[in-house]
Amino acid sequence: MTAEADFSSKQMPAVVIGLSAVVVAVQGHEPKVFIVRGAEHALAAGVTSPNEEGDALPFGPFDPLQHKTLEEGLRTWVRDQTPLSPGYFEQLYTFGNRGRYAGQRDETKRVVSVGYLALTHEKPNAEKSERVFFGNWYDYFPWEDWRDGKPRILQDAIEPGLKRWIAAADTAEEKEHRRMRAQVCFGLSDAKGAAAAWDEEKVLERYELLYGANLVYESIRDKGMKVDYVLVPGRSMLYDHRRILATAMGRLRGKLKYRPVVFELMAAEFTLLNLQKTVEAIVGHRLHKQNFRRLVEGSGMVEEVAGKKSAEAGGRPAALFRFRRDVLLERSAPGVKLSASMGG
Amino acid sequence: MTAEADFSSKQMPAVVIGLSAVVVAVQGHEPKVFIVRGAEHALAAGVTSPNEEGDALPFGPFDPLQHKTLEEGLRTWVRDQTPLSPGYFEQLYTFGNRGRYAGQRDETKRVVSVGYLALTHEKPNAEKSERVFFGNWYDYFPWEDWRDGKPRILQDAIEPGLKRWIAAADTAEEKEHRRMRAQVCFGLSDAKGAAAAWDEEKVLERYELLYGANLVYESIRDKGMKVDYVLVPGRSMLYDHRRILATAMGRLRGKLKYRPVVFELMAAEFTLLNLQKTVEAIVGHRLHKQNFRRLVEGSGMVEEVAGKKSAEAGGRPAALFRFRRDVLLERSAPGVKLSASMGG
DNA sequence: TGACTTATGCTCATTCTGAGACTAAGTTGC
DNA sequence: GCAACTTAGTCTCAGAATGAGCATAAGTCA
Repeated sequence: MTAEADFSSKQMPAVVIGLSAVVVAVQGHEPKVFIVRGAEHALAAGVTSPNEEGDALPFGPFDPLQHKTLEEGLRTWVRDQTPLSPGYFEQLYTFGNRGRYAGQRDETKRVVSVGYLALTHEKPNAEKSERVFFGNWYDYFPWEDWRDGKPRILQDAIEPGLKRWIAAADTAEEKEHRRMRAQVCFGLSDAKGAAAAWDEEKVLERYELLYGANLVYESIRDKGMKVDYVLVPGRSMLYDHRRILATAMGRLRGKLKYRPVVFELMAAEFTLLNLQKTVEAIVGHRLHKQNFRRLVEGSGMVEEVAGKKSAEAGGRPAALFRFRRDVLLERSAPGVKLSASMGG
Repeated sequence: MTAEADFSSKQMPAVVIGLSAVVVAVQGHEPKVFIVRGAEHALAAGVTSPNEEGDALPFGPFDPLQHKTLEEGLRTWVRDQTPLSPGYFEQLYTFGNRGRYAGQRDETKRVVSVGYLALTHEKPNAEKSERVFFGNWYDYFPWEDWRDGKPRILQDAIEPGLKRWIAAADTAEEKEHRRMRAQVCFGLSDAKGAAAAWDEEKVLERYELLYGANLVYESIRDKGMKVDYVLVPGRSMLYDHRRILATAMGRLRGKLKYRPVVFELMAAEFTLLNLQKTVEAIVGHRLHKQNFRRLVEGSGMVEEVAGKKSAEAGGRPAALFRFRRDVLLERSAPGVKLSASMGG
C-alpha cells in the first residue's frame, strides 16, 4: 500500500476531454435526437480518417481555458452546432475506454468523453438538412420500441445472433454466463423456458451486450474484424456515440418515473393525450389512458387552462393543461409513474 | 452555427483527470468512508501547497498509458492506497469546475475529477492509523443524520446562517430565490410557516447551498475569504472531496431503494435487524421494524440459513439470512423500499 | 342523422403501506 | 427458579395506490 499519486509528473500523457450532447425532443409522437452527419464534422474533430462518414452527436473538446465548467463547455458546443437552446442539461457518464474511439490511432492522445443529456421542445419545422437534423432514436435502437408489441427484430435477428454467440463460447462456464446475460438483458428465455421480463431502462446493457457479441457495426469497426454473417439492423454512429445515446435513453426512461422531466419536452400548453404519447415515445411502450390521467391530474403537477383544443383529429376536444413550474420548488417533485400496458 | 470542433490543435491545454473513490463500509451501525489524511499525501499529489493538511479520499491521476479504462485506473489507486478490495464500483460524476480544486494555482493544468462510489464489507479491525482510517461520514455531514430526530445543528447553526445569507441578498428577487432554495434543500419553513419535507437524497444540493452561502470551510478556502462569523460545524476535506462524498451519499441513499446494493455492505450472513441498522445508517433515519422485515422477506432477495445467532445483546436469538446472489441475474432486481419512521 | 373518434368520469377488486398489538425465546439479576 | 428485561417474529387492520374496464360526453365526418 503505497500512496504515490503524482499529478505533477511531466511524463503523464495529455488527455483530451470530449463533450457530447444527446439533445432529445419529441416530434409527432416520435422521440428524436439531434444528429450531425458528415465527414466534414468528423474531419474537423481530427480524430477520424477522412473516409469515415456517419452520424454523430453534437460534440467538441473541453477547453479548460475557455470553459469555467464542463457543462458550460458543452453548452457552447451545442450552441455552435445546433439551432437549439435546450432548457435542461444533465451529465450522463464519462467514458474512457481505450479503443472505443474509432479512428483514434494515436494512443498517446487519449480521448475521454463526457456525455450529456439535454431536453428541448422543438416543433418539426426546426432546421433540417442532410447534415444536421433530428433523427428518430429508434432508428439506432429498433429493438427498444415496444409500442406496437414486441419488435420483430428480436426474433428475426437478435435472438438468433445471441444464440450463435452463446453457442460459440469456449467453456461451459462461459456459455452459461453468456446465457445469463442474454436472459437478463433481452428477456431471452432460459433452459427451462422461463422468459424474464423486459426492463425498458436497460438500454445500455443491451447495447453493450450486442457490442460484446459482435452483433453491431461498431464492434466490428473497433476491432477491425470481418464478419460473414448479418449484423443486427439499426443505424450505427461515429465514435462511441451510439453508446452515449444508449446511456441517455436509459437514463431518461428512468428519470421520467421520479422527476417531472417530461415537461421539458412539451409545449407550454398540451393535452393529456399529448403528454401520454410523449411519455410512451420515450419509454417505448403504451400506457393505460385513464390511469395515466388519474395519476397526472392527481399529482398536482399540472393545471388546466381555460380554452379548449380541437385541431387534433376528429373527436371530443381535449382540455389544455400547463405545467406548474412552481412544483419544481416544492417537495421532491415526483415523476410520472407508469405501468406497462400493451393494450391501448 | 459553425462546427469547428478541433481535437488536434496543439494549443489545447493539457487536462489531468483525477480519480477519487468514496469507499463506503458500515461498521457498528455507523456509515464509514475510507479517509487518507496528511500533508504527505497532498504533497505527493502535487496540487496543494505544503502547509495544507486535511482529510482526503483515496485518489490519483488517470494514466491513459497504463489504464485501459477509467474504472481500472481507479481500482489501481484504491488497491495502492487502501487495504481494501471493494466488490462494487460505480461512477458518480465528473467535476470540472475551475477554482474548486484548492491549491491548484497553475490554471493551465486544470484537474477534472471523476468520482467513484465503492462498497465493501469490512470488520472494525481493518487497518487503522492516524493517516488512513474509516471515518464516520456524519462527521463531515452532521446535518444528514436524522436517526435520533432532527439534528440540533440545523436550528443552532444552519438555519441562522441561511437566514443571514438570505437577508444579505442584494435584491428582493434574489432574496426570494435564496429563500426558495433554502426551503427546498433544508425544509426551512417559508413565509407562511409551511415547512417543506426533508429529502434525504438531496445531500449534494444541501452541501452546494452551504458552499454557496459561504457557510462551510471549503467556500472560504476556495475564495480566499476571511469571515467574522462561525461556520457550520462539520469536518472539511481537501480539494473538492467533500463534494464528491456528498454526491456519493445522495446516490447511495437513492440507489438503495431500487437496487439490492445494501448487501455489498453486509457480511455473508446477517440478521434482519443487522440489515435494517445498515440501511438506517445509510439513509439517516429509522425504519419501522415489522414492515422492513415484511418487505425484505417478501422480496425473495434473502434466504434463511439453518443456524441461529445469539452473540448479540441479550434477547431472543435472531435467524441468520444470506443474500440470494442469483437475484442479481433475475428480473430487474428490486431494492429495499423504505419509508420514514421516527419511532423505533 | 348516424357512425365514429377522442375525452373524461366512475367503479371495483387487488395489492401495497403504515402503524400497531401481541406472542416467542432468549439473557440477566436475585 | 422466577421476575424483569431484551430482542425476534406473527398477525391484523384501515387506508392508499394500482390495474383494468365500463359508461357517458362532446366533438367530427359522411
